[in-house]
Amino acid sequence: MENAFDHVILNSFDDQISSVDHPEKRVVSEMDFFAKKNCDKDASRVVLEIKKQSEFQLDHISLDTGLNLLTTNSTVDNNKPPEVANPSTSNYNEIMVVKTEIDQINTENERLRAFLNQINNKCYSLQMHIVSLLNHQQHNPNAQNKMNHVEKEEERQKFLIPRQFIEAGQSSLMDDKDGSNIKDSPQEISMGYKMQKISHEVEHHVSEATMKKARVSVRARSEAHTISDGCQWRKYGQKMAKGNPCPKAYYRCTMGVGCPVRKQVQRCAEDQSVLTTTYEGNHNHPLPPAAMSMASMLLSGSMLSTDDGRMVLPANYMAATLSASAPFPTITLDLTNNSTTPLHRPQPQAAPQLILPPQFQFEHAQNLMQQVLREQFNQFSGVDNSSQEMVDAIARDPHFMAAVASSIIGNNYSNINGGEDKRSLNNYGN
DNA sequence: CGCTTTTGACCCGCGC
DNA sequence: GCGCGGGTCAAAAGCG
Repeated sequence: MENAFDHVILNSFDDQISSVDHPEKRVVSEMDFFAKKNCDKDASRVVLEIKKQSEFQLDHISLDTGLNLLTTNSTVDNNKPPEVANPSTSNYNEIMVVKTEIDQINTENERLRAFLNQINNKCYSLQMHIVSLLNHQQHNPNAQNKMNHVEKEEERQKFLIPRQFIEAGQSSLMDDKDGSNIKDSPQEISMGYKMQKISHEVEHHVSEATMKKARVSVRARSEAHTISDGCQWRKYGQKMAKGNPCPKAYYRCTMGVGCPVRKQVQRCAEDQSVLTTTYEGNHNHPLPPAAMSMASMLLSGSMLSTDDGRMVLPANYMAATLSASAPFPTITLDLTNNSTTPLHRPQPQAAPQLILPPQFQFEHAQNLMQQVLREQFNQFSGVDNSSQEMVDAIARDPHFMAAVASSIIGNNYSNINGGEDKRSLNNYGN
């Protein structure tokens, strides 16, 4: 598996090296998410470039040095630093510095992997804890009746959100096709297998219908018909919805044979520049890098691209509203920067919804995530300050949050280089 | 020719 | 039971 950390770090290396060699050529202002790079190739290319440049510089240096040594009349000032006397030495030093940095970051990368593995284990414990709590609730209905409706919903959400985090962590570590992300010991592999097995068991304990029907709704300003999310979709229907002059379009994912994911796209009746896209279901195939990037951007509040190639700026404002209304709990991400436009409320006729307070915005989702990670550590083991900092760093990482988003958008996002353009073999995939 | 889009028909759940 | 509305199907048309 190529994890998000690798992707970031490798691209950063590429940028660093390019800017070292050609500082005028490339200004690194943002991550190029949609560039179709193969990360493994990138890594190899970076290493090869360094190697090539180092060898070239070394040859060059040794040649010069030889000439200097043989020149008896040479007036080389031995007190001068070599990099002043020879500019190529300066380049060589820079390359060596970059190389050292790469080594350091690689080490750090390995450490993070190991730490993620630890978190994975903690998640397993948490899952078991959730299962036991759920069982406890089932066997103690009286205790549950004491809670009012809102409290019940809040309680349910407490389970729902961590579970999505758990799933993200689980799959990002375990859906590793080639096992390249973690150098698993046999014990770790065994543990991973057990966790995967138990994860499936948990699926049966947690309300199946609720999870399958979980939806993610994204509101963004766009003049295009649909926002480009990296997946391939086939339109299978269009209907005029009541109370909205704009038709609602229905799309089905065509990236995998029989992929159950569907999306609905509709313009907002109040503000037709706002496009509401609602995703439902889990992908049964690896997501392409662009879809991963989309997931990342959704949670990092970055840009969205429309299908006409333009970019939409959702501004820095981003509100996440979590509706727990049965039977379709929906997370609505509002990227419109328009507080006057009412959020789209799915299933308006459904039971009273749990609308989280306005302060439940993206950063609070991150805080929640940090809290979940901390609680795991505090509950199941001691945690020192350095680990605590690392927990915070991970929870703040937009790419880790991308993994969380992918747990909503798709199950298997581990193969970041996957997602070959497979056209559906039949028209309807049913 | 194969895939996508269009669009009317059909299905199904819900409220009355 | 009936009507309504949301969602899906599938034949036909469109498109590259």
